[in-house]
Amino acid sequence: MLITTENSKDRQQHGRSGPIPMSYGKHPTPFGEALVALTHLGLCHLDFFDDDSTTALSQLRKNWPHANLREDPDATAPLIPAVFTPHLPLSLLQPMPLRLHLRGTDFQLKIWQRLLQVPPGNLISYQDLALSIGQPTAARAVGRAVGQNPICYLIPCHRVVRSDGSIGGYRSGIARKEKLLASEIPHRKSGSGTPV
DNA sequence: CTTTAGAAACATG
DNA sequence: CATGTTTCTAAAG
Repeated sequence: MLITTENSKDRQQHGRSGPIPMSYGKHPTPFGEALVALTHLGLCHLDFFDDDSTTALSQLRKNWPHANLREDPDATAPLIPAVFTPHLPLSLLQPMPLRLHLRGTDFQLKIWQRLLQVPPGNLISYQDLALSIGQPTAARAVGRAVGQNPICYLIPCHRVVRSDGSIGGYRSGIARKEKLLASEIPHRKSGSGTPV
């Protein structure tokens, strides 16, 4: 998967090259409605919402202050199957490979990309995530960065839990986090016996 | 309008 | 209560 990243330095370099064209749309997913946004460089935003999309929309504007937003569900619709059914034959889903366009600080980008390596059914703690990027004392900072994940589900922030085994937080509702995790249970390798 | 400094906020341990 | 990073606010330049 090709990922284009944009950190604060790039932002400076790029300077004011004018507003970035961006299409967005609201679409149903297996886990509720989602707001999805796309630039010419790829999928840049995916966020669940419940009844009202206004909060989700303002979050999108906040993440991309100088984007020129235009509602265009036809442009974003194909992304839904691409994201939520990644195991189906590619030919049915993707004329082009799924690309991501991520914007964040270096730290955030590091966390998000590390998160992409956590497979379905797998869990990792905020602490271990911190360890895995070589910053053993940054667990809380990690929590913060994880919470700002711009592409829900695809970047599986729902697979991050507390060290003590409790579920931890989730931006769009603990209930949704539980639902997401439950849907992945079949993927887990469970030994034949006595879990508990 | 841009920069700076300091405080406050956090999906933790 | 310490932790690291980001965001918010106020004040200058």
